[in-house]
Amino acid sequence: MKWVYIENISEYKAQEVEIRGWVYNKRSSGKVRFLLIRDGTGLIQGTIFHADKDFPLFRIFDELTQESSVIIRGKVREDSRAPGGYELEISDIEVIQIARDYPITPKEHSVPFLMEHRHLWLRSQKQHAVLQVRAETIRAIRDFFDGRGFRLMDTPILTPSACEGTTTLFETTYFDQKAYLSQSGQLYNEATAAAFGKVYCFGPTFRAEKSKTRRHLIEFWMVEPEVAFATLQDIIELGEDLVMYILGRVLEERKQDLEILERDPAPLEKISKPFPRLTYDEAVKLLKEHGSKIAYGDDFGAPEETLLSKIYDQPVCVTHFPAATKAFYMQPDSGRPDLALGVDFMASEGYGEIIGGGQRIHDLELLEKRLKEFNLPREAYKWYLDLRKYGTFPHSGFGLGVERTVAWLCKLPHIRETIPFPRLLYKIYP
RNA sequence: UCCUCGGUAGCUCAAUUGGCAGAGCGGGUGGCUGUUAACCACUAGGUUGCAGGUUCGAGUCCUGCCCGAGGAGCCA
Repeated sequence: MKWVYIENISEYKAQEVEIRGWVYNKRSSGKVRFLLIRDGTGLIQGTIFHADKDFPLFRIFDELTQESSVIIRGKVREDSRAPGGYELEISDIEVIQIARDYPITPKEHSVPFLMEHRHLWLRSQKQHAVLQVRAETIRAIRDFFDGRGFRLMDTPILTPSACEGTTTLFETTYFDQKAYLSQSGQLYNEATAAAFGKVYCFGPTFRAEKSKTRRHLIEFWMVEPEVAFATLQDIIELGEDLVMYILGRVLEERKQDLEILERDPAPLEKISKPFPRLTYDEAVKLLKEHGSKIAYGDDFGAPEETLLSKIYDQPVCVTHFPAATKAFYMQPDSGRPDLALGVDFMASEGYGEIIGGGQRIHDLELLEKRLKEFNLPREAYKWYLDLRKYGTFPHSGFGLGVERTVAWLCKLPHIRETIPFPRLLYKIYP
C-alpha cells in the first residue's frame, strides 16, 4: 500500500493508502470512532464503523492516546463533515508506540508551561502554522536575493572583536584568545561586497542584552544585504521590494496557515510601495502631535516605534537620525553632518522596527576619526580600514530581522513563537 | 537592574472576614452510529513554590528567599 502525506491526500480519492503519523485527538460515539492523525504536513480524520462493539479495530482504537505513533491504512473519501474535507475509512491500525501522559492536552495551557515543553508544543497546530510562515519567509528572502544577482556570502559567527563597542557581546574563548559570538555580519559583508558587488549574509546573531520585551530574542536570525556603490535611496527601494516580495509569497503560499492563526490578511493585502518616508525630524514632530513625550535627539523606544507604525496602515521608513544615536560607520548627511544616512523600517499594525540599515562611511579619514570618537581599538579594525584604503566605494546595506517579520505577518503578541527554540533572557531550556 | 502581578491536583483555575481544599480538562471505568477542544455517568488524584513567624486555627496575615508573567530600561 502506498505511503502518502496528508497534504497530498486529494490526489488519492477512492484509493487505498497508508499514512504514518501521530494521534492528534480521538472521539467515539458508540459504534463510530473518529481518529485525528497528523503527519507533519496536515491533519486528517480517520473513521471506523462497525456494528459489533468487540470489533478488533475498536480495541486497538481504545488503546490509542494523544501523540501515540501509528501507521494507518484505508480508503480516501471526500466528506464535507471531516476537517480538511477528506477522511480515511480505516481498515488497519499499526501501533508503533502508545504515548503515556502526553503533557499538552487539547485544552488551555499557560505560556510558561508551554515554553517548558517547547519541544512538544511544536506539534500543535498553531505553532506548526507559525513555523510554516517562518520557513516560507526564509525561502522568499533567499529567492528574492538569489533572483536579483546577489551572492550569498556566509560571515563568521566567531569573531575576534566587537562590531560595535557599545552593545553587549557573548564572550567565549578561541584557544588562547578571547572571541565573541557575532552580532552582525555587516562588516564582513562590506569586504565581500567589494569582491562580488551585491552580497547578502543570512545567519544567527547573538546579543547578550538584558532585554525582556515582546520583540527581543537573545539569538535571532537576520538577513543582511550589502550593495557596493548604492546610496541610502537605493537601499530603501531594495528594502521595500524585499518586504513586498515576502508579503506576496506568504499571502500566496501560506494562506491556510494564516487562517489557522486567525490572522486577518486584509491589512497585509492593502500594503503597497512606496512606503511613507519620514525624516527623523518629521517623525519626532508627528509623534509629539500624537501625544508622545519624546525629546529631540532621543532614539525611538518601543512606545515610539509602536505609535509610529499605528499612525500609518503601511510600513514606514524613517531616515536621517541624529548621528549620536547611531553606529560609528554611518555616513553623515552632506548638508547636515549631525544626521546619519540611516533608515529604519517600521512594520504596520504596531509591530515596530523590522529593518535597520543605511549608507556606510567610505572616507578613510572620517572613519578613523569616528573610531576614535567611539573609543574603538584601531588594530581590531585594520582589515576594515583596508576596504577604504584600496579602492574605497560608497555602499549601503541593511539587516532584516526574521523573527520580527514573522511575528508581524502572523500578528503574534510575542516574538518567542516565531523560532523553533527561542533563546530568551536567562532561558536556554529546552 | 527597576516597577506591577502571580505561584493551590498532571494542566487551567476557584476557595466569602483567618474556620471541612473544590471544579473543568486530562487519566481510569461504563454508555452513546457523524464526532469537530464531542457528549453523559461514575471514579482515582493535594508537602497550597521554599524557609521561618503571628494565631486556638493560615491557601488566606507578616518576614526572607526561589521561580514565572507583563511593562520599563537596555537595545546597528
